[in-house]
Amino acid sequence: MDKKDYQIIRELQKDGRQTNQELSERVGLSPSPCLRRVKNLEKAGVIRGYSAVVDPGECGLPTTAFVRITLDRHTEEVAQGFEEAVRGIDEILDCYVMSGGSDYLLRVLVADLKGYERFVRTRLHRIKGVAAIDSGFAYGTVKQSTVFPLSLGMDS
Amino acid sequence: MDKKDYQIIRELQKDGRQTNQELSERVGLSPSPCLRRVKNLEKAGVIRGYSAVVDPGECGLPTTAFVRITLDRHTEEVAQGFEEAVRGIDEILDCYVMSGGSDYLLRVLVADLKGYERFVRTRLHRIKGVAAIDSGFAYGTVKQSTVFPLSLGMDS
DNA sequence: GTTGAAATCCCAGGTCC
DNA sequence: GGACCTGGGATTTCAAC
Repeated sequence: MDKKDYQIIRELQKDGRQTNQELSERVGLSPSPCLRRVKNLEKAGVIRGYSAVVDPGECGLPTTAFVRITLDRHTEEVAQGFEEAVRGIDEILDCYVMSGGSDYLLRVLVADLKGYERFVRTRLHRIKGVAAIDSGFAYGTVKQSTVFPLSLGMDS
Repeated sequence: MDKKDYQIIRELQKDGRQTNQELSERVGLSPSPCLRRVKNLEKAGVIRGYSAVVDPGECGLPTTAFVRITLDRHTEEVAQGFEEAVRGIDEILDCYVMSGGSDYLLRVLVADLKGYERFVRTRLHRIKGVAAIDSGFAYGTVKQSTVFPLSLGMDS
């Protein structure tokens, strides 16, 4: 992982569909070694995949909810059951294990408040061990970046 | 935006680099109309772009912080200044306008707690109008999905 | 006007230097 | 890391419904 790798990552985060030729020019390599680096980054799991960046509102899902979850007991059994359930719920885009007050933070995408209510009733409340749910809604988005703050100043 | 469009979006969220040929087979179209639909979705802004999905930890940024921001005054001037500043700070990946207790929610990516402290000191505190900062740290990730919960059961 | 098909151009991926 | 080569996909054009 030297400076060139970070440059490649940055460029592919900005445009994951650019051709290897374009990419190689931008990072100052010839196509072959550039492609080799990309493949290595993919195999190493640094690049996990590629995805289309889609506007949720245009797809009928304009409402983002952030949900803080507290479990009633902190046993392995409860935690694993919760996490397994979370992975199976499509409305939950992200789930983080948090420090501090609550145990988990969920990012949930729904059509509207009614959809969120339905999500809570038919999904969250059916999970065993959920003690508290604290919801916050996003009215809008100021920024949504796919590019990491990688320090490109130094190499190695 | 019919059922086929949603299928295309779903497939391109799962793999944004698949060939138009693969995509057309998966959604049950021939390549030409499939490509036209993709281009239309791009022009309409439904598909905003394509990005590599990268593991933050592998890039030396294993720490995700969620920061709740409250502004001291709720004037247009303060809000616009804050939002403009946010857009220029690379460590802030996402910024949502929130309802309820706090005004904004930031998703911040840093190397460690020291990096976060530096971020707060040299970035957040230099923004005018920030009254309160409430930070929460993510220890780990249970789920991180790029696929929206699109209802593919109906068309139109 | 929208869909399927063919031809050309250009890129990806492998191999060797 | 760079250069060549080949198979395959993207893109444009054209025909058909």
